[in-house]
Amino acid sequence: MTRPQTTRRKRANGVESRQRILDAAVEIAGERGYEGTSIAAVSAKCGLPASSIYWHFKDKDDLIAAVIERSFATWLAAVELPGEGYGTPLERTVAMAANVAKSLVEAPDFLRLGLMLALERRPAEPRGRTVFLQVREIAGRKITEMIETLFPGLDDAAVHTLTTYAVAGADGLFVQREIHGDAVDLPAMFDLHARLVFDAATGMAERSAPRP
Amino acid sequence: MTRPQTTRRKRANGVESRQRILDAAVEIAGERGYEGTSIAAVSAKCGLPASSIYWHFKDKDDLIAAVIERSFATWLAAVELPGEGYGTPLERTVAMAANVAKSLVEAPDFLRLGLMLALERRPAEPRGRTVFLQVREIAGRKITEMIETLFPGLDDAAVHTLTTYAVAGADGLFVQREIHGDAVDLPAMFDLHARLVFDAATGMAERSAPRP
Amino acid sequence: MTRPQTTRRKRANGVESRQRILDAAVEIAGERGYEGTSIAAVSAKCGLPASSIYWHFKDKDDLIAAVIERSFATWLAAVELPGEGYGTPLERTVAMAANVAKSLVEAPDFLRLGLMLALERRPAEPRGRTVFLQVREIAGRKITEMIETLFPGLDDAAVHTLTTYAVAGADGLFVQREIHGDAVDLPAMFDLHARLVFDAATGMAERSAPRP
Amino acid sequence: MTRPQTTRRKRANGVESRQRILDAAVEIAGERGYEGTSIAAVSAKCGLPASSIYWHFKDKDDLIAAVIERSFATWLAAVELPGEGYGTPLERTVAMAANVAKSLVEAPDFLRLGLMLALERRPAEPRGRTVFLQVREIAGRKITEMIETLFPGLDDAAVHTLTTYAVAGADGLFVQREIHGDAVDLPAMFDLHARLVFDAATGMAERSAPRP
DNA sequence: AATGAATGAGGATTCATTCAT
DNA sequence: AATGAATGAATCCTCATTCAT
Repeated sequence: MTRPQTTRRKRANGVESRQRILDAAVEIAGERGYEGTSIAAVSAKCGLPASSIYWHFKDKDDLIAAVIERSFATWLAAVELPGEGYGTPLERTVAMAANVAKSLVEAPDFLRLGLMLALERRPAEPRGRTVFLQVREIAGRKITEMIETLFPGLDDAAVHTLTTYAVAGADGLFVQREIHGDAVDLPAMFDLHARLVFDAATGMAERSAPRP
Repeated sequence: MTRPQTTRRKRANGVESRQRILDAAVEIAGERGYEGTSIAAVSAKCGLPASSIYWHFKDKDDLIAAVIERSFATWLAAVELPGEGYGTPLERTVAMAANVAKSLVEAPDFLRLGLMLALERRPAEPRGRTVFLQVREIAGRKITEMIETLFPGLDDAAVHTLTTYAVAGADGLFVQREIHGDAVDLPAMFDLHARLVFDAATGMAERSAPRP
Repeated sequence: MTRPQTTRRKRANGVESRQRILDAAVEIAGERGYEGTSIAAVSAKCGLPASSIYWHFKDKDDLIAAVIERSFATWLAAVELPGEGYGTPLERTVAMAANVAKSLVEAPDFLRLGLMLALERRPAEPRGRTVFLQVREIAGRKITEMIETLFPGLDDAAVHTLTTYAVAGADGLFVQREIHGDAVDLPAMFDLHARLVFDAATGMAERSAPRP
Repeated sequence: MTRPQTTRRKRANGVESRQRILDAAVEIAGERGYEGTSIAAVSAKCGLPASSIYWHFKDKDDLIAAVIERSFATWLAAVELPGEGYGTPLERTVAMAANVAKSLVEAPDFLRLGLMLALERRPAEPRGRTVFLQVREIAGRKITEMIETLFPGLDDAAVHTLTTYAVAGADGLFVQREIHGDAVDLPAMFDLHARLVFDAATGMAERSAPRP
């Protein structure tokens, strides 16, 4: 059972190195944001020299964008949208909120870094910001679809309002949790949020299509 | 024969210089966050040499903290809480939300910079972050008091939950507005938010002290 | 006779520092060209830290341009055009050539660096190159004027041809001297050059305005 | 049943790769000089990875030297010295100058890069510079021989002076052309140059061997 | 109250080169 | 014959800060 362990360490293995760099970068960027993330710090944390980082990523911008992409994928996996067809509308709404709450506790890097990037308003927008807004847009569309499925009677404006409010609540609760730590019971808060959005949707639906 | 014209231009006037520095600093820090704000950039924008900034502020940390303080004051003035005693509870809730929405559109720097600072997780926490969390705490207490006044029957946990949710909604809606610009009708969204919080409070109050 | 030698060294004196930097930069840039001139090398040679160089010059481009400007001034002083009104035309031509030859032996940095820059063809042309071509243009105009004064009968094309040839000879002889060192007797070669240009001019003048 | 189509593309063919590298390198080095030529840039332009360049050339120095050698060969082919035995001395002189002028317009890389290298004065002289000076020396000898053939009466000093002046004129006119582009009519200028050198030679010959 | 000049540490990025495959 | 990956030294330049005036 001889394994060709001749892989003398330190020589070649692009894929693994790329991961190591990204691992280090998520951690640092998730804590310090774009400007706070120095290539030297990433290099120190992942063990590869700074110049090696530039073999794998064109520049810092490219690295951060890759960080966003990968941490979004990680987060998406954590949300693991379950079978979408069972339960009452309220149950399904609440179940989804629970998933999101759990995913944000488990994989907060994506949203923390993303929000930091989103809040910046610098002339030369970092590509990471663009990427974040794009994937966020995708997530937003999912919510829109869900609302349209659960409340078919709603007009577009109402759907848009509810989507915006749903996302805003998630962002805001995440921020509260980041600030106050465990003092914020994220699952409970998301449960409340889900119910309020549900009530609001129900109310809007009734008003726009009143029963005879 | 007093010669007041000897005020040879540029000689003295600390107060004005301090303001000019802060003006420049709010703008830059509001766009780029803590790390993204360089003394050189502030110097370039306000016209005073970097060394002059250090005459007015101990260090960068001190400057950013001052920025937070002043932009908080600006924002507070924009909220201009009106007489608190009139109208129905719902009217008062909605009125307050309208005020906050307006203030966030008019003076967004405080919250934008503050949230950026709040999201960061760096070893040596900048004083600006502490200051932001403190003034935010004060604002949070105001909300707590308002809720307690309007819904005397609520227990502490419910009040805390509602406060958290109210603040989270404000933060989240602000973020949405920062991201999507005028596509987000902040006053309308805050109105919805106020009503939902109000409904939630009413519901909690009924449950904890049911009428016979 | 106490001198206020309190000038504790190392503290302030912009003008002198600027000169020291330029002194170092001429030397290095004159030897190694634009790319070969590293800020670190200039810093080492002049004793000031690299960051101080950036106090005096915006960037490397700016430094090299200043080097060209100053070394041109130095060279111009070395040419010390003498009273222009005496002697026969040939004597004046030859005297001028002697001056130029002497100046190029004494202050070769200007032309050496300048030619290196001039030969480069990079997309983003360094400002130093532009400056060199401008001052060179000025020098060229002087020669044109001199030719027009000495040979009033020549048409514009002839004057232009002669100017080009005169300058080309100077450049080429300088290059030969740079390559072969003292094996090239620059004054003698410039003397020959002057006579040949003079003969050429005379020939052209006769042809264009033949005596009956 | 030989399968020559197995030449699976990209496998083997050192000669072509070498040419591609040299093609890229001449272009870049001719534009930016020694220091300005980075292996990465050559790699990008020729499509081969940097490490492949090191398979064909020992190091950067070796590459640049090869560039000089090849571009000299190219230039030499462009000069295509014609049968040396016909015509009057002046005709032959003028014909040669015309050839050189044409070759410098068609293949300017050799001289442009060569002059850049020649002007540099760095401690560790690049091999490319040495190579350039050597091939230039050969070209110089050709001119010396030609002068000796056409003007057998001249002493060594005169021949040396004329050779130096002839080469200097060529260099200088080339530089003028590089700077001013098509505004310089290189063939015409070389024609003038040839005639002036010829006149000078004639004059020197008469003086050293006066007719009885 | 203000500022010109200086400075060391650190920023991102590119360099020429090597080596295992 | 070729190349993906790695690497340390060097690149230009900016940083926050200090200090004599």
